[in-house]
Amino acid sequence: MIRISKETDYGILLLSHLAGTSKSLLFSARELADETGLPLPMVSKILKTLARRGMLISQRGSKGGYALSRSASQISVAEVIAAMDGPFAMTECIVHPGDCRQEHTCRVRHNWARINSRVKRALETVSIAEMGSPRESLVALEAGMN
Amino acid sequence: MIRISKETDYGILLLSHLAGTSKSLLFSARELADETGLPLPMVSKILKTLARRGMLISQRGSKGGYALSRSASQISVAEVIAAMDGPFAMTECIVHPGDCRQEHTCRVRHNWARINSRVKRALETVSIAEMGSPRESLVALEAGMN
DNA sequence: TTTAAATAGGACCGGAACCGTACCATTTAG
DNA sequence: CTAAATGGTACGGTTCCGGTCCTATTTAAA
Repeated sequence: MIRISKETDYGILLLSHLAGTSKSLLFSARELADETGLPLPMVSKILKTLARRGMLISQRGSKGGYALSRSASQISVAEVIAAMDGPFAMTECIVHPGDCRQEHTCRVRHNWARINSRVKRALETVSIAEMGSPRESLVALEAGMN
Repeated sequence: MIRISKETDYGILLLSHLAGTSKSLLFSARELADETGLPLPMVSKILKTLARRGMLISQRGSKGGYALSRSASQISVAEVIAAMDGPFAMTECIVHPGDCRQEHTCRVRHNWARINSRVKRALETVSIAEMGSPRESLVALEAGMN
């Protein structure tokens, strides 16, 4: 059904939570799990991934935790999706060219590529900061696609 | 990775093929399988679904087959996705409100709904006719999102 | 120096979804 | 009557996904 995975969904939620609170810079996985209501092991797993991909910086040891590596307004939804789910692609042939035997005779491939880049571009205009704010958000997206 | 299912992918390909050829109105599943290189049982299954959903009209019996129920320019990619994969939704909470316990405190839900409707709208502007034509296509999409 | 609290990195597993096939019933032209 | 086609559905295999757990490493503080 053209879903993003739950991990990605949770990831965006967690980053938005980090962006939304004016609390201390560092959040532990436990804190975030408590505040969002998501299961701790899952939260932990996701934060590790996001840290490895450079969305978060991490501090190990006691009193450690995670913080946004950049300003929330500079992290796009598209970036987070790519970090969690791999390259953004609606069809197989975008990610793995050559796998499909119909590829050279396929008449829809180019158009899929175009749709794909358009959708991707739309998601690039939405920042984590905007995702967390209840209204007056998604200005760029609204403006761009009307 | 935000993929559409292979069935949906094939479905769009098959409809585009129907749109592209100026041949007879009626195509049998076997013909379409041969011409696209897709396995016959799969093609058959997809065509049945598309017929049930009203994208195709079918003629049973000998000399039977399938034909587009409308002009290819009036069938959108979004419609086909909906016919094959169910309602277009990037997150679970769009399709099944109430399933997520975080729903009432979730701060990103509304923004997901907006993104969702934007992407959906983009796919509504692309017709099957456009998907099949190699260039000068996707005019609406290009114009709308620049 | 010891201890507790954190992250880092995997391994693991049960279940669900997906891809593809096959079977049988029904329809229809010749 | 027969052959060719769709209609509907059931079934198996395989992969992917959501979720948990375990161990190693790091670090602040007692």
